[in-house]
Amino acid sequence: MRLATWNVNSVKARLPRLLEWLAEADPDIVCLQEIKVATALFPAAEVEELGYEVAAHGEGRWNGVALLSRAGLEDVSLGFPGEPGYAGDTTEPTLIDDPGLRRPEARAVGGTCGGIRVWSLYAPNGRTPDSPHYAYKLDWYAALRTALADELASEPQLVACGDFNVAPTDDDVWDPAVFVGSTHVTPAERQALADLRALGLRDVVPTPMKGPHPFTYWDYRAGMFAKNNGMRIDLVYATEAVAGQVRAAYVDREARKGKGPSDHAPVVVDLS
DNA sequence: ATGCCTTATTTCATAAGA
Repeated sequence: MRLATWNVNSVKARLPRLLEWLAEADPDIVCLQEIKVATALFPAAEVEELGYEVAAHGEGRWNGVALLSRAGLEDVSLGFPGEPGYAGDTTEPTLIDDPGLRRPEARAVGGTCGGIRVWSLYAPNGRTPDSPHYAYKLDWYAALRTALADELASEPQLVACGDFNVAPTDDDVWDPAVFVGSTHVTPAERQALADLRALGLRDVVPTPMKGPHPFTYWDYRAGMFAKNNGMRIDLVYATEAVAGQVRAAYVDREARKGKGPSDHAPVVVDLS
């Protein structure tokens, strides 16, 4: 069983590379993030042709997640219970007080694939530590923790995959000094990840394939990929029952090369 | 201090990404 997670940065712009990659890597379960299309416009037919069932949860210009499976796809959840929304209006400098009025975003899709509960997640960016978006990010993590805790009570085999938008340790960024005062490395964000792990989830750290750090994201600008100035923010958090079956895990850096790549590379996990 | 590059959109300019 091969499981993968990949922030494709627009499924429309990446479709040729996605289809090529699916055929080559041959994963059974795929979590996609930043599909950047409305649910109805997800290229389901092209993906289904490769043998996958599809659960897409999109909203248009931003965000959006999807779950592809050749191992069954049941009990699909678009979003999770208690998931907070965002004010989303740049003219609104603070979060709208009434959570019921906040705009929901497409950041989570869950499904049961061959007995494994799988989540494809795209955490809010946070922008800057003093931004309302950062508060939203922490709220979203708190709600995710509660929702996963509920599922874990009855789901021993669960894996939460995706773009977590947090580098778990200083080893997960190319130069910690560059990130002082930035999001993705703050103690509160790292604590949010630690709180997820405390539910009984293990960080399945992939093999880098090049260099000592298993980075999964490199900015498009300034030759960051060529310099291997990256971050590890795409994670696979698995229960012991799943993590114990991991035979291999790696970052597919090849998918970050060539013409028209995403700025993220897929993380691939092989389970026995 | 800022852009570097790429995306989609109320597009030839902007917002967002991390």
